[in-house]
Amino acid sequence: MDGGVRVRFAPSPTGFFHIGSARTALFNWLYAKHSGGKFILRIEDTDDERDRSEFLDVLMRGMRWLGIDWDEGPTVGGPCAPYFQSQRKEIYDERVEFLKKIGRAYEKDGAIYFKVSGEPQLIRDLIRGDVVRREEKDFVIVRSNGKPVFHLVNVIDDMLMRITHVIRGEDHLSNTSKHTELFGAFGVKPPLFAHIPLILKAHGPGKMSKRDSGALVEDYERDHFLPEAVRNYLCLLGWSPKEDREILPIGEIIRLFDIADVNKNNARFDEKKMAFFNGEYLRSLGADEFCRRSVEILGACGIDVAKFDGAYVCAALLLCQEKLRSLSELENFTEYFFRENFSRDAQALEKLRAKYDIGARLREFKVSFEALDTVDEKSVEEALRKLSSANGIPSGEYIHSVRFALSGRSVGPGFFGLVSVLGRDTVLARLDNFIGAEKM
RNA sequence: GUCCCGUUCGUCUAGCGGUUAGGACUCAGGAUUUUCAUUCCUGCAACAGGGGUUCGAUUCCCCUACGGGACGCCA
Repeated sequence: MDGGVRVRFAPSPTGFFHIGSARTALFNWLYAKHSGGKFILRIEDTDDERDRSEFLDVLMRGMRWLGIDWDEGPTVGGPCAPYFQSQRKEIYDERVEFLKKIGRAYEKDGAIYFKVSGEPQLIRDLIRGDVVRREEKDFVIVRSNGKPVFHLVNVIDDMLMRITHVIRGEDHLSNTSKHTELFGAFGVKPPLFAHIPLILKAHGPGKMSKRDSGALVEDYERDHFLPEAVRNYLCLLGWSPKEDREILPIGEIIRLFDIADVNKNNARFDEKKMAFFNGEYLRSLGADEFCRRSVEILGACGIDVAKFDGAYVCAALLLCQEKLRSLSELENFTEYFFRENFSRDAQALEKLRAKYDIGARLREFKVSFEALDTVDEKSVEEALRKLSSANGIPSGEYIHSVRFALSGRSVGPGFFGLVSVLGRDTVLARLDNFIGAEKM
């Protein structure tokens, strides 16, 4: 605690990691990184009706997935431990006693109330400017069951953890006058505030809720989004690097980010643009990195690529990289490289049959393919072009017919690459297989 | 109802008194391609309304409308 910037993300573990919370965490993290300060994770588990320990895992997993690490908090500790409010009861009790002693707290109906000063509160907000609000009613700080309330613990912890900037959702702006009252009663200057705009649902009224599609961080992980892409998109909801830039590495974002530049108005979440970002990141992934992530995902789909030659696996995957819009398509896009009983698109086959004599094209292709010494991309293409002009049949007719026999699909990676990666034996076997089945 | 915050293409945004109001996503058309995807062109599309201030307002002020949020012994 050296006088530098100290920010915190203080979620209540609910079992979901909402995309809006993630962005709040992200903005705090960015600001800490930008200013060389500390980012603290504090768990506000004061509501025991809702809080469960396993819910914490969802939260921490989501944060780690997005690459948002914390300097102090659960699992890493820190000078202000404990970082769970459920473990700080003595601290709160002591402060409540203090408030009672100075005449700012009193009991009523078994609960403890804070006595407001009634003076207008000045909220210094880096995003909204100065906001003035007045609290008129005393409010509960300790419930009749002895549990402290959010407003109280929030302020005490921010004070004790020497938080310099409170960056949180705008839904808290109206509460902030309660908090400044409390800071005042403790004789402490409130931190600077920064109330960031809310994320509204894509369609219809109100803010995004956990039931809206695309609202949960864990859904993106499940659907194999690239976390860098999600993070980059989130940065742009309420903030802009300007100069018409959108996709930029996190280091650059950290350098450019400043909390005072955050927009005032709410943003609507756009899944289409999110998907676009994901595609951009996917295509720009280096070969090694792309293969590494792909192998992992395929493994989860029950495709163990370890039994194949490493070069083959990589070649097959890379063939598909430029075609993928999302890694969630990976299994369907690549399975025929790794499974003999790959699925076949019956509808696509019907369409091809209606246009082409598939059997004849396959037999003709097979003859010329068998005559090939090598099956690299170039020689396959040459052979096919020759075949096409010799028989006066468009090359597409061969390509589409053979593609289906080899992959069970009408779309996929470049045809010549596909043939050369699968290799002579597999190509021949699948051609025979298909021709045989057609005869029956 | 009371209080607080906001308002540039459908969406995310740039703009901070004088601009043909820029970019991105989406959508539409075209080029390339064996398919799909990519890539590349082109196009559609915005300053909520009304008053001020000013030589001049998208930019500053006020009002209205609309949107959002808060008004719990939830956080």
